Parts: sequence; structure tokens; C-alpha cells
Amino acid sequence: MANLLYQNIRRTVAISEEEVEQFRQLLQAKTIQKNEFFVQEGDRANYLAFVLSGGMYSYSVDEKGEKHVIQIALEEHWITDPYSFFSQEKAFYTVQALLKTEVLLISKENHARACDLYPNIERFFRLLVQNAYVHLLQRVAQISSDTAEERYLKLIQSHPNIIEKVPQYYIASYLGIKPQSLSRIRKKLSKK
Amino acid sequence: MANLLYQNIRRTVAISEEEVEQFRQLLQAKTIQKNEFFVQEGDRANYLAFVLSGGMYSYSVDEKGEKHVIQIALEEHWITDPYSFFSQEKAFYTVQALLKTEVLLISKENHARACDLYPNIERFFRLLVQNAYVHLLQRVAQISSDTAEERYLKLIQSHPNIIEKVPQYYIASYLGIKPQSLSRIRKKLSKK
DNA sequence: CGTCTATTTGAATGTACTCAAAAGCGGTGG
DNA sequence: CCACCGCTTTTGAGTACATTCAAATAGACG
Repeated sequence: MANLLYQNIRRTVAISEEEVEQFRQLLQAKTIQKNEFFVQEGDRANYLAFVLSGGMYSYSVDEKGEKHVIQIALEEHWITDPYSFFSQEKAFYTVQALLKTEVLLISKENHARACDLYPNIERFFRLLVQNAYVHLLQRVAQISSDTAEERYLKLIQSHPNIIEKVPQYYIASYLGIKPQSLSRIRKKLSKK
Repeated sequence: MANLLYQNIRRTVAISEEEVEQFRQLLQAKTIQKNEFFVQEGDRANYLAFVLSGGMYSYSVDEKGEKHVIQIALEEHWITDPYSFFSQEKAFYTVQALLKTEVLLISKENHARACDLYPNIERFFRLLVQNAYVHLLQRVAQISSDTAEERYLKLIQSHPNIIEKVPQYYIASYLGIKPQSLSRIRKKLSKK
């Protein structure tokens, strides 16, 4: 595997491979098994994860016990419960592995240290949140302007490998619909 | 009027009134007339606005020419097209005054300068984006778990004065429904 | 091969939407 | 002061899309 971390950071800030290597010292590699919890609702999110391979997803659970998928993070994406990680309060969401997943973890403390030591890394994380916010605004806009079918098409267009890795009922939940509805949408699309 | 700016910043970071006063020098007061544009889609958002009184809203326009309200900012809230303000690329959204609105404006350049000069202000803006991101995640979670009726109830609970200031069809759009549907929801609720 | 889980299908229901029109409200000018 | 205009909200009737409940198939894995 290439240096995914370097590539990912490089996408946002101009930084040398050496500086990323220094930063890398503050991260720890870990393998998370399929369905293993990374963060559980009510816990504190002490780590931020960078997905090297596999994938994770976050969700909330409503009063009726139903999962609502909020985020899906495949390779080269960062995930945690942002509220809890930033504030160190209890997490709203659960983050769990979709399949066997290799991650690089950074603790809250090392994140703070990295931001102190490496201005480029500080800048990177600041822009990471900024970009996540901008993307999420687009998602909100999309929810109100697009039909479920359009949202599905755009999703598989921007993340073609999501189909292989993520069960359909999680994709449905992410899109804000029920698995049966997604099944019908797919059936309708396949007829074309 | 009290010092809304100081109060607002103070809510997030520990900072002296003097330091805010210094920062205040980099802002300019402006009155925006009802329906006046603050940012137009396709333009660059050169300013970030802090609403002192009145209110503004942002929206996208779809292929059919329909508005989709993304954000509503009443007093003591910050608004702009974040993507455009951060990146200086063309704005996705339009930001417009709901009624006569008094704002404090900060230009992109002064924002950068303020972040350089005043670490507390840098921290404030960083946390502003962070908090906005966390709130938006909650909104996304809410969209998929709550009915339109529940979302409406929660909205007027958290922002009781929104009813007086914002036309019902904008509130409907913000909630992701049509004005007719909101009217029917309100009718149903008033019967209880 | 059997079991467990995921996906698909069917039928009935519900919620929000469209189209269309009426009623309400606020401001302006005769 | 009232009549009129434009804009917002409400109401009605029919429709579309997603949901629910239920059951049948398909796939994955030991």
C-alpha cells in the first residue's frame, strides 16, 4: 500500500513527506474486526480514526430502537463522533466497523499535541472540519431538493465501491429511506 | 442594545471585553434592507455577517427554479456562504435578508488578520465552524429520524421567535416540506 | 445442507405532493 | 374609509411515493 496518510493530508495542505512522518509517530495502527464498536453512544470518543482499508459507519438509535446511519467512512476517510471527540462529552452516535478495517488512530491528547507542534497539521485538521461542514451543507441541500432515486444515483456515482462494502439496508438508512424502498428503486433503475 | 458581539464570542471562548473591542475594529456595521441580497449564487462571498437584529436566510435554487432554504440566521448568529467565504470560489447559495437587518461584517482579509493577531479570535472562529458542523450533523440525524411534525415542533421550541420573523413558506422549505403541508400540520396541531 | 441474514416482492396504508382555488392580511391610493 | 392589489396561508380533491406488515426468495457461511 502506498502512503495513504500522506496522500490524504497532501490533498488539503502543502506539506513534506517528512513532516507527515513525524506526525505519523503520534498515531497508532489498529485492526478493527467486522461489527466491532469504535465508539459507543454514551461513551467518550477518545480517538479519531483514519481508515486505511475496510470501512466504518456511524449511526444514531431512535426511541423505537431504529438505526439511522449518519456517516459512512471507507478508505482514506476520517471518522469519529465529532461532538464527543472535540468536547470530550458523551457521544451521540455509535461508530462501528462494516467489515475488517485497518485504521490509524490519534488520541485527543496527541491530536492537540500535533496541532501545537506542526502548524501544517493544525491547518490540515482545521480544514478537515471546514470541508466536512461544507459537504454536510451540500448533503442537507440535496436531501430537500433531490428524490431518493436521485440521491441514490449520486451516491453510487461518487462512491462506486460503496455497493460492495456496505449492506444495502445501511445505504438505505444513509439515504433516509427503508431497505424495501431502496430495493424497489434499484429494481426500477435496472429496467432502464 | 447590549454588546451582542462580546456576549456571542464569550459564549464560546474566554476573552476580555477589551480584546473583543480590538477585534471589533476590524468589523463594519451595515444595515441590509428587506429582501436585499447579501451573497448571490455564483458571486464570491467576501464577507461573513454577524446578525445584530433582523434576520437572514440562505438557500439554493434547483433546476425547476425552486428555493430550498438551508439556513436561517436571526440575531446573534453568523451567516455567509461558508464554501465561498473559505475558498473564495463561487458561492453555491444565496443569502438574503428576511427583513431589515443590522449586521457586523468582516471581510475575508480582516478575518485572516484577526486570526493572526488574536489567538482567542482564531480559536473562536475555529470553534464556530466546529460547532456548526456538530449541529448540522444533528440536523441530518433529525431529518431521517423525525417526522415533519416533530421537526416543526422542535424548531419552534428552540427558536420561538422564528414564527414572527420568517414567512411560513420559508420555514416549510427549511423543514423540507411544502407550505401547504406545513399549513396542514399546524392545523392539526392547533386542534390539540 | 441447513441456518441466519439480507434482499425482494406483494398488498394495503399513510404522508406529503400537485393542481387549483378560496380566504386572509397588509399596504396603497382613490 | 373603503376598494383594490399583491402576497401569504388555508382548504379541497386527487395522486405519487415511501411505509408498514407480511411473506417469499436469495446469499453467505459454517
